[in-house]
Amino acid sequence: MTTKRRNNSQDVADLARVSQASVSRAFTLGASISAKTKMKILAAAEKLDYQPNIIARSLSKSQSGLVGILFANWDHPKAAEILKGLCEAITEKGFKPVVQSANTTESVDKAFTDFLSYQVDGVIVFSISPSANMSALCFRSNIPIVILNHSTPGINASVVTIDSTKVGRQIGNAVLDRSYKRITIISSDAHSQVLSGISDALTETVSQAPETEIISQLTGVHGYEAGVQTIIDLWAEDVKPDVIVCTSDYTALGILAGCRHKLGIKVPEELCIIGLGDIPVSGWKDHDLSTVKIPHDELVKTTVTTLISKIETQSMEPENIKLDAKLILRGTIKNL
Amino acid sequence: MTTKRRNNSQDVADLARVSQASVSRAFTLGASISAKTKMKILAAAEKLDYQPNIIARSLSKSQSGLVGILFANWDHPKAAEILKGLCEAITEKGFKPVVQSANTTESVDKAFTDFLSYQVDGVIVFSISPSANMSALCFRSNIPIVILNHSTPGINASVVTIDSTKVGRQIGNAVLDRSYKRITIISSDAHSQVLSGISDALTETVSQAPETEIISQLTGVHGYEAGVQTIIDLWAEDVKPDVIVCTSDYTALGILAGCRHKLGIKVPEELCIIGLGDIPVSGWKDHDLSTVKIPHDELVKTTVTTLISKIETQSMEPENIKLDAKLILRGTIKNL
DNA sequence: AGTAGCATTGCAAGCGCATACATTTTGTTA
DNA sequence: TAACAAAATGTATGCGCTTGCAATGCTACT
Repeated sequence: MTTKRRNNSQDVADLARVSQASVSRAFTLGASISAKTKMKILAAAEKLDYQPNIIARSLSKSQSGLVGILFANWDHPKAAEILKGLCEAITEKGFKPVVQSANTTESVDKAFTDFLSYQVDGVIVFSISPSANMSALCFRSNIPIVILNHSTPGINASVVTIDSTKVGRQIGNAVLDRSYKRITIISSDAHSQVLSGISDALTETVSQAPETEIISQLTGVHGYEAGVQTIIDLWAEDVKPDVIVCTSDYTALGILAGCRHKLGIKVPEELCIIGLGDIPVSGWKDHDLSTVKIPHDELVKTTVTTLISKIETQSMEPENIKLDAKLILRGTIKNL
Repeated sequence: MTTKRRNNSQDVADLARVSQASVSRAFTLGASISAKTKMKILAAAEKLDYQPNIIARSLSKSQSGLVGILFANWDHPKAAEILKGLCEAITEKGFKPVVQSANTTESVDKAFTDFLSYQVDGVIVFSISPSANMSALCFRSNIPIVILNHSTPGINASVVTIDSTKVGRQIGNAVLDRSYKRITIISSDAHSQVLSGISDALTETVSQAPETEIISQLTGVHGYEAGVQTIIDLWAEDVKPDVIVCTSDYTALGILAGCRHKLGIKVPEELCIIGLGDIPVSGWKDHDLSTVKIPHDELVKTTVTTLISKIETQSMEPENIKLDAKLILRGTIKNL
C-alpha cells in the first residue's frame, strides 16, 4: 500500500476554484476574505479531510506554537495534577505542550537543546533550574523561561513559587502559641528554596520566644519508610524534639506511623508533626496530619499566564512571583 | 530591542565557506560528508549557537517526529509515573511527546484534530478511546494509534492492557481456596474493559464451587470517601458480602477504613477486601491491603515500542497485546 | 457615467531544510 | 600517469504555508 499524500491547501484551492492564498486566508482568523468564498473553501476542505499543516505554518511565521515543559520532579505528590494543569492551560492559550523529563544537569541541557531545535516559543521548568549556559542561550534567542517551584539565583528566568517566608512565620507562630519548645526540621532536598525560606522565617520567629529553639535539621530524608526510620533513629539517639516540621507529607506520615506503631510517642501531646503539601491521604481520619496546603492550581495558572504574556509581548524581563500557602491545623498539633 | 533572527544553515555555511547543503549533511547522520568539512562546519555552528531547525526539517521530510499523547485519566493513581514513562520512552526513540488532556468526546476529537494539524507521526491514548470518526481519519492518514489501558471494539487501533481474564481467575481461586462465599464487585467505571474481564472470569471461576456467588455489583464508586460511604450503606441495607473486590485501591482503602473505624467489621475474618493497582499507601502497615499489582512500566514500554515500530514500518495493522498482572495477598485476606 | 475608496483576490517570494542530480575531488588500479 | 570508480560537494528545487504587493471587483457618491 502506497502512502497517500495528505491533502494540502493547493488541493483545496483546486477543488474550490480559488487561489491557494485564499485557502490560507480562510483558515486565518481575521484575514481579509469574503464570507461566501470562505464557506466554499471550508466545504471543500471538509470534503478532503484537510487540516492546515501547522508545521508549515510555523516555518513561515517562524513561531512554532510549541511550549516546552521540562519536568524534573515526577515524584512530587501532585505531579500529575500539576502537569495536567500546565498542559491544559497551555492548550487553552492556543499553544501545545512538548514534555521532556530531565533531572541531571546533562539531561536538562540536552532537553533545552532539543527545545531550541523544535523552536519552542517558551519554556516552563518544574522543580529544577536550567544551567546558566542554557538560560543565557534562551535569553539570546528570545525564548522566555518560567520556573515553577524552584529558584536559583543568577538565572535569566522568571520564577513562580509559594511565599515560603510567610509559611515559615505561620508555622513558627502556631508552634509558639502552643508552647512547644524544641523544633527539628526534616527535608528531602537540602537546596530547596522553599526549605530555606521556611527555615529562615521559622528560625527568626521562634528566636523571639525564650527557651524555644531549632535543635536540629536533617536533610536528604524523603518518603514514608525514611520517615519511619528517622523518628526511630532520633529517639534512639535521644534527640527528642517536640515539634517536627517536614517538607514532605509522605515523610511526615512515616514519622507519624513510627510514633504510633513503633515508639508509642503521643501525638500531638509529646510531639507535634507538621507536613508540607496536604496530599489527600493526610486528610484521612487515620492520619489527620497538620500540613501546609499549597495552591498548586493557582501556581500553575500563574506560571502559564506569565509565560504566555512574555511570549506575546516579547518580554525577557525576569519576574519573581510569590503566592500564599495556607497552614492547615489537624490532629498532629495541640488544640489551643 | 529588535528580535534577532536565529542563525540558520546558510549562516553556518557562509562562515564555514561551504554550501548550505553541506551544513545539512553535517547534521544528518550517515550523510555523505568528509570528516574534515564536518569538523569545520560543526565548529562554525558552535560559534553561531546554531541548532538545526526541526520545524523546517519536518516540513521537508514530511514527518514531524512528534508523537501525540492523549491523556484522559489524570486521577489514575499512577498517572505521573505512566506519563513520565511514556515521555521518556518516546524521547528515547528520538521522538518528542506532545501532551493533550481530554476526557469528553468533543475534546478528544478536538485533540485529535490538533494532532493531525501538527502532523504527529503517531498517537498514544491513555484510558479512553478515540471516536470511530477520528480513528478512521487517522487510518486514512496513515497515523498509527496505540491505546493504553482501555479498549473499545471497532476502533482501528492497537490496544495494550493487562490480561484481566487472568486476574479475574486468580482472584476467584484465591477467594475459593479460603472458603469465602458471597462476593461484591465495586467499580468506578461501568464500561471498563478491565472490569468486565475480571468480572467475567471471576464469575466463571467461582460458579464452579457450590454455594459461592457474586451477590452484587456496584459501579460509579470511586475514591476513599465513596468507599467509606459504600460499606456503610451496604451494611445498613443488610447486604453483607464476605468478599469485596474493588477496581481501585483508593476505594478499597475507604471500605477498609469504614470497616475498622465505623462498623467494627473484622477484616479479613468477616470480610475480605481486594483492591486494584497496588498504590504505595496500600503496602503501608496501617492498611496492608491485598491488591493487584499492575506492570505499569512494562505496559508503558510496550505501548511505545509498539507505536514506534508501527511508525517506522508504516504498518496500520491493529494489535491486541495483553500483559500479566499479579495478585498480591496481604492482611485483608485470610491466610491459608 | 465616472471615479475615489475599500474589500477581495491572485501572484510570487520566502521560511530553513533535505535531497535528487550535476559537478568536482579524491583514491585506486593498471 | 592515465583512466575510471567512488566519495565529496555544489546547485537547484520543493515541502505547505503566510504575506507584501499588485490587480481586480464592488460600493457609493458626484
